[in-house]
Amino acid sequence: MHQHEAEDCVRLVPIFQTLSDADITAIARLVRDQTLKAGDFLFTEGTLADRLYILAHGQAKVTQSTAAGREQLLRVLGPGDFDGEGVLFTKGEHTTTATALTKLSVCTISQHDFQALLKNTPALALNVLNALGRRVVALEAKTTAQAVASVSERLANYLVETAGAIGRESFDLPLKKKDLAQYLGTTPETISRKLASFEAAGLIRQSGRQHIEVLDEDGLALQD
Amino acid sequence: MHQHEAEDCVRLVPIFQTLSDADITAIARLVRDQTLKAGDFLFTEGTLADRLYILAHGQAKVTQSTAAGREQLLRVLGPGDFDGEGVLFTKGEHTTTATALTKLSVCTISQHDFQALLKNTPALALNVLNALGRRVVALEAKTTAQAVASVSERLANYLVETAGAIGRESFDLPLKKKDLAQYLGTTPETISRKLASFEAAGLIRQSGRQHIEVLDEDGLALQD
DNA sequence: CCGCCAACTTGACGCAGATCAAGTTATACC
DNA sequence: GGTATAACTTGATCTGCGTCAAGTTGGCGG
Repeated sequence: MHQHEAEDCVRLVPIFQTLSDADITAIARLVRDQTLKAGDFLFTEGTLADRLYILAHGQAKVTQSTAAGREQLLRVLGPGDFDGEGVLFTKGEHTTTATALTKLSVCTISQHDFQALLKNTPALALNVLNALGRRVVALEAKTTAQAVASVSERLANYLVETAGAIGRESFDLPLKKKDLAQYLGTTPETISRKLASFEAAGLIRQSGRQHIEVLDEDGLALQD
Repeated sequence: MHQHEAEDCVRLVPIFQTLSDADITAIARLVRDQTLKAGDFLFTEGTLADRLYILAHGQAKVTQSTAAGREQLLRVLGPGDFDGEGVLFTKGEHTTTATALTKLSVCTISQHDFQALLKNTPALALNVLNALGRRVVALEAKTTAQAVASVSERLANYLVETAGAIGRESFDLPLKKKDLAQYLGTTPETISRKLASFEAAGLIRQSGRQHIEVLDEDGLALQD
């Protein structure tokens, strides 16, 4: 059972996907897996980063906070996503905190084992390089958007992207408004107001707590 | 001469530094180098990313702009820094623009050659992984600061960090105020005002166009 | 060493969005 | 299925900082 979980984990993750069955089985043996409930921490800022975390099922958020105590949500992890690149440097601390948003299962590999894997499996190193490259590009885009776009723009853009990612114009927000606010670098109050004004403008329809229907994608795209 | 430039380049760069002399000489042969003057572009957003850029001498800025035309300065490249990770993915476009801030020399390697190098030199892949990991951590911090800290905080923090990096409390800003404003996600006017108020508060002293002396690092650290 | 011009400074003003406060749901749990 | 409570909404107010405009200054090219 545990072994199954571990293999699931390994097969699920893009960075391992192109590897041979033999490799995958070998990796699965190095993997430790655990289950967490919503609100639990996968890891916290300032603690020793000595394992790589791979999400098998569920969702988690990765946040960072300033001295002042305010928090920024950097990204949301879904099945197959991984984090903990502190592991790639020789010894370091987590600079972020990861919190379970739902009941979830994660697989972890120790720094030592992962480094050995990288050395012995050149294809894996290339896959990780790719994944990190994408992370850099995504983060650069996020930084730029944060700095130069208004909240309306960021929110509208988020809705369009999310609809696109899910593949339907009618969907449930994957995040509570409080988390969404942290993600977009604003407050829940402002999110509420902006969504209300989008609805008033006929761009979207809201129902229930989390349900959104995008009515006019083009209109959203040109929100100031 | 050119060969010398190329070897300089290769030896200068952290990602190549742990490699053998034989490797370095081999790599130097794959490298093309060129000289640019201030204001020239190394590469621009939207063009095909098919080379890796390594800065040998001088400085360059990496920026990204939105549809609205506003620009964000993401980072400043110094000697030994590299960019162009689009190269790591199979074919893609630059998502950023790099502009020379001074007269500078860069070395470049083609995507094809670099991918081959990565495959044949496992140690290199690990070095690149390390460098990218650091980039991710730095970007995450920048994103958080941008979203959560006031301009005063960001500017004060920048001054302290810069003084630290240079190793003296009295130094020249490495950036024009306009560029600094783009880097910190604000405007030159606001920079001017904040610096004036820091000076009035006895935290710093300004002289000439670019010269700053940090008088009270602790005071700066607790700017709201 | 002088004068020109980009880089910067200073002022006045407006507004997006944060904050504080007081309701109003929805949903999860008994 | 009712009810407790966290999640959200709506309103009123305040403020940091962007914008536009009009000087001022430093430093470099001649």
